[in-house]
Amino acid sequence: MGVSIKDVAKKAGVSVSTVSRVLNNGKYVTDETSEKVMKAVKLLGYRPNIIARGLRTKKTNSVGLIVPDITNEFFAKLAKTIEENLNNNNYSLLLCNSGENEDKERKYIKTLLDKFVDGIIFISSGYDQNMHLFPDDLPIIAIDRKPNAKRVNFISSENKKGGYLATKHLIENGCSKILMLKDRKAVSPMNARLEGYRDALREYNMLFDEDMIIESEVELEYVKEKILKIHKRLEFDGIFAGTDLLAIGAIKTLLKLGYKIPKDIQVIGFDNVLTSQYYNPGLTTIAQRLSEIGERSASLMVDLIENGVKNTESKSYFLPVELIKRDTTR
Amino acid sequence: MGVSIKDVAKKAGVSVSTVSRVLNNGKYVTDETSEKVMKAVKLLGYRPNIIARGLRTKKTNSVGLIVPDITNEFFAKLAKTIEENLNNNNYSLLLCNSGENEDKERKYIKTLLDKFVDGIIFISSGYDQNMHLFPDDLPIIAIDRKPNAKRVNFISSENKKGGYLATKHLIENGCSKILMLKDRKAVSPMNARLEGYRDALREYNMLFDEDMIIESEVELEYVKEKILKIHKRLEFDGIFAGTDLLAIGAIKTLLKLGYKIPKDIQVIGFDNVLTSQYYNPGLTTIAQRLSEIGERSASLMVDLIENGVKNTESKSYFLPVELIKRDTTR
DNA sequence: ATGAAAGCGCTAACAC
DNA sequence: GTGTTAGCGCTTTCAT
Repeated sequence: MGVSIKDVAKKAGVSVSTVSRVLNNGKYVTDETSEKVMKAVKLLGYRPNIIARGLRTKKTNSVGLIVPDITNEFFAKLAKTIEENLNNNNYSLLLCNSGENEDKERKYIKTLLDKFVDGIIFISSGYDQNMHLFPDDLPIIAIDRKPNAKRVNFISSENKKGGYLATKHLIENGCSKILMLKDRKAVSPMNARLEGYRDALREYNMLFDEDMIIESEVELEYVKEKILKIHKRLEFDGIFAGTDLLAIGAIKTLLKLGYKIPKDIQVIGFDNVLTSQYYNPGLTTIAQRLSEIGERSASLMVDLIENGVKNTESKSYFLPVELIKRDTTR
Repeated sequence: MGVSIKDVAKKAGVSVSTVSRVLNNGKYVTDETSEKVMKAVKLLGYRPNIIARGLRTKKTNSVGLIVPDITNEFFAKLAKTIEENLNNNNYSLLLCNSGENEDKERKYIKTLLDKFVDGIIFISSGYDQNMHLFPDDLPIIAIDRKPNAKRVNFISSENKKGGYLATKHLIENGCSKILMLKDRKAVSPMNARLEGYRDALREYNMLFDEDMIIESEVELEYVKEKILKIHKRLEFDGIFAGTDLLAIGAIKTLLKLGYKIPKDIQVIGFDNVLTSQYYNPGLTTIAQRLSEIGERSASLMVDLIENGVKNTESKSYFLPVELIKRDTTR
């Protein structure tokens, strides 16, 4: 291979341990020898072998990120900031796309452990089955979807408040029959949003009607079908969609049916994806502070790795959400 | 740490080298001893230490992926299929987000080399400055943006043909003054699309007019401004946008100006991003076979790693594109 | 077919 | 302050 620490030692006329010292902390070394060493390093173009170092130190300077679907704009943005921030702290990111599949998820966790990552940032596919795979002494951070099973650090948005704000917005704009459109997944953020919806109804003394909660796949066709059915059976003048894509699917269908938006029906989404901005009409929505979630996750991870993990005192953070008013509400 | 090969050897009553043999190829070992070893492995829950193995073998079973922006749906889809396919072949993916930044790109390449990845899949930020950093004996695959500087394996779509198909489609639908809207980047796929545009004009004996080539940032606001200016100065009845987002920005503005689409002006995009499907009206566009590009890249990479690299005979693949007709063309 | 032993490149006691 | 040395856990000659 290339040049090793031995070569540097020889060139500098010192021992390997001295070289190692210089490179790692620089403590207990004269400035003089230190200089000699650095000169040799530069001269030979020496770069430490990270693998060998890892074998000794049990540290790889890499962290694993497990996402359900990197194609989902939400997770992509998260991945991006996490990667950036980790990288600034000299950590690499191993990306794992679980595809919302528990078996794959399990396999990935094992692979990451085999690779001796220094920590794992975990966006669960929604179930807790795999939580027990994480060793107690490995830094773990869960994002977005809270696992129940085990105590882990958890970072997310104020989803409940988001649902509340969205619903309140509709109510204050005159809606009295509000549909809540949710996806099929039994996953914590969506449930929190639903709770927020109920909270708002309660606050305004409107009664909660189970029938107004509509479940659908996120696919355009599914939403379309759902709305087609619903609009015959139910009367409504507002929709709170748990996801922008759900909202847009609904709007697309509603427009075709001849409804005016926001005149006849007002719609609000969740997530503020790019499409919600580009869409026609622009979608009113609840935005999460994704880059903050990402930053916070990365810095917490670095902290856990470098300043010790105390799984006994795991933390939860809930970052603020914000209503973005566009053209689908009055 | 955990259980090592020594423990297994002891448990099975054989030497470590025998255990190693059993685990790696199984050659030169009796079925009997092999069985003993496997039993011990299972009993102890032994998992080989990949780091230690890597130190010896110089193989890490990981490949680096450098993308300009994982937030871009195009790259995200690519990353997803690449990751999936690599994973099926027992390789992990190190994700690097270069942010279209050459310095970061360089830093990432160095980091990946330091980490001894077995190969690098590279979506360049458009410049060739960093190509020389790749060692000659490391498997390299460039995707989407072709580097000139050096001979590397290259996988992409038939961008030129895409531009041709798009323009031809407009022409055959009656357009006679076609704007080409492109981004600011001096990057190969966009230029190929432009070439295709010229080819189509030539074929139909329409003259190419430099003024009809409009450059803009991809941001909604920029596009809007551009279109606002253009529409006073120029007459046009068709737009070929080099990117869906560019197309949608244009449409949004045109609609506000009172034009009917596709009646007054027809528009076609490129990439078939999700938004183009959700958008209102649905955007006619040219689709690339992203998953095929991803698959091909991954399998080529595995092939290069496992069956030897011959950088002397690097390959180029250009995958087919397809016109998807929606509502912005007649 | 199996074992002993060297060594991948590094860090960290431990001596001095 | 600096050098010597023993490993980290594995693969791979080289004997036998």
